Amino acid sequence: MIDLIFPDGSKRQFDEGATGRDIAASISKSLEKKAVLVKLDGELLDLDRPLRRGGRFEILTRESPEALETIRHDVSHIMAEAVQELFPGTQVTIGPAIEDGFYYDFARAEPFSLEDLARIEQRMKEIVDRDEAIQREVWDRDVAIAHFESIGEHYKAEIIQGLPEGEEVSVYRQGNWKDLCRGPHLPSTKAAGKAFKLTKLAGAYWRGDHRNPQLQRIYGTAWASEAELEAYIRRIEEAEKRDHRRIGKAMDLFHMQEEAKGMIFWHPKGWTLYRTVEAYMRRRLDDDGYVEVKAPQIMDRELWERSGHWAKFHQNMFTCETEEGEILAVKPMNCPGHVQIFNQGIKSYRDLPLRMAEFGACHRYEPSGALHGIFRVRGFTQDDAHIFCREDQIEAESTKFIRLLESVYRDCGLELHAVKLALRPELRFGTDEVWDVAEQKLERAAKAAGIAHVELLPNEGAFYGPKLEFHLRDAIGRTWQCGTLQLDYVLPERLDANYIGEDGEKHRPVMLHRAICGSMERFIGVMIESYAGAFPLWLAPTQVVVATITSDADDYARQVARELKAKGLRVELDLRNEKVGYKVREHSVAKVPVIAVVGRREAEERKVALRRLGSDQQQVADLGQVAIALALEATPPDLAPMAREGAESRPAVGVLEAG
RNA sequence: GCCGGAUUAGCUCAGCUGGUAGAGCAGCGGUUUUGUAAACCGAAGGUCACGGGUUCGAAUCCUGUAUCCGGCACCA
Repeated sequence: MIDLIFPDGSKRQFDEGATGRDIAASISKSLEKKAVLVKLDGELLDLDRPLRRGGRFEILTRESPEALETIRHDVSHIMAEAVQELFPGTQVTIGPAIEDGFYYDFARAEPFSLEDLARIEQRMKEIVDRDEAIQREVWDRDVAIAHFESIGEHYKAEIIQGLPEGEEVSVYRQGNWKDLCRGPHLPSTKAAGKAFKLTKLAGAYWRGDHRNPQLQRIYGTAWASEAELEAYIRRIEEAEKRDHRRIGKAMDLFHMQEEAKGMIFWHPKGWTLYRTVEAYMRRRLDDDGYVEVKAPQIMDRELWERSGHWAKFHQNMFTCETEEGEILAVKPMNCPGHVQIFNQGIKSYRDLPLRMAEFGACHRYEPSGALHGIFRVRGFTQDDAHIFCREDQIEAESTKFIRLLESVYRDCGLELHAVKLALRPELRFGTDEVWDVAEQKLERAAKAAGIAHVELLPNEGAFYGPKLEFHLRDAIGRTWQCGTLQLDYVLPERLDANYIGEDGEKHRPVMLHRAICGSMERFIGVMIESYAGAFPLWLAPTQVVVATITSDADDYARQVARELKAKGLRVELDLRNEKVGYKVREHSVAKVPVIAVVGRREAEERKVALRRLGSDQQQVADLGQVAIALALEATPPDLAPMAREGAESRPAVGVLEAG
């Protein structure tokens, strides 16, 4: 007998080997009908899987959130069945559920076309209608390998060979089709439903390794209901409108062109945004005890050989050669330059921690396929800094940095999506003992700073040390590493950095490489998508447009603009001979946060009619008050508390509410 | 770099199976002085990404290249 504890706390006994279906049936007929999966001690199992042990037990229906991942996994199998029916000779490999959907990788000489996707989708719906029972079987490993080899499924055979000894080889059968799979699955293809859609066709390397053959990956999305599928499609369509490339063009922020692939031409408005963010970052660094430097853009190859970057990255570096035959490299990163500055003169332990920052313009010859809008470019600027410190200062510095990073993201309206710890790669400098310590220290620092979850990424660290990665998301949910904190014992050694300790002896400092934005370009791109171009006042390239109704108000409008500019606001004047409705529309489309409309009435009363982006209300107020209130509102968040204190000493001004 | 797709006016996009390119918006010239998300009229605007080929004839078919987009790989 086994003891099952139900969600309501009740406990019942069943025969060992009873299935979820049996148990559901013992409760009610309707539950038996609706049940599709069970959960035992947190593990999802097939409805018809005989239970061998007791525990916390739950019967799941199709509608329960936990079933969704299984629905997606089922749909990926249904797709594989459809593909093999339609395209005999295609080999299956793996097909997991992923966020919002699933994919399956196929090996087939002929490429699939977009037209094929429609046919596959059609066939999938037929398979759902066939209501094929999905049944789990456990096979002998050698029999399974021989079987899959015999039917030409070499990838599957390879997967089974790679399964750990002692792991059951389970094969799921649906109709005449079967696939090696760990499961679980719903009881039949009908249970998967038809709320799915094939979305993308892509190449993907077998086992994620570019030295392996490339497979064809078909992506799809799947949901529990048509309504959810529709909602998802609409959500993606809306999200695509926030794409920074689209907004960048529409708002005239920047452009890119063939003659400078992967590099950005910042237009006046985009550059204003850039400078606003840079100025903010500079103040934050200054407040946090950093000093700012500027190192050369181009340095001798020899320096990069010493640092170790040449050996690993020279193919990704831009180089140039002088008449005399020197080979120079355009800097792909800032650390060697900073170590040169550190090495000038003699440093004392009293100088540490030394936090050396640079808005460092870097160039990397990134693979063509890696380029992506302004997120991944070949010319970019890091908000880089290197903290030279003693070993016992690492944790405090790390925690301090993480706090700063979180505060910056908060000010910029961004949500930190994930923190990952990239561990030692295969090709690396430094001993295992040093790596053990470094990895532990970073993980502890993240914990100490209150990061609840740190995802471990084996093999993904830098060659000189492990790194904490701080990821943000773009409009459609892709994640991008922005912040980073890297602990480095190696470069100080290779570039011979040292300081004089309390004992009068030379010591090696430790280096923390760190960035908050990562690349200013990427960070600004993420901000564009996060705000969909509708920036808060402090960030908006144009903060206020003063628009006239008739030319009678031109003089007064100029005066309004002058007065707002005098308060430090970025103001544009629109005196065109157009209807005010036209002007309002145009500036609204351009995402200008505040439109100050002036007509004859306002001119006579020395007032302005403010209209906020996204609101159809107007607010008429005295020019003087408006100027003070808008200036206060436009104060960057790091200066806002000071600005507010300053304002309190002035005559009270009504805070203007955002519409 | 690899796999797939796209590339037509400044922008967003039509252009069926080959017959010689079209709209809206923007811009330009006029008219209009206007009260909160598009006033009206007019003229103009194109080596259909670039190169080669098939054809009497190519935006359309084939082929090469470039860039971009979606993935994969890469990311100091």
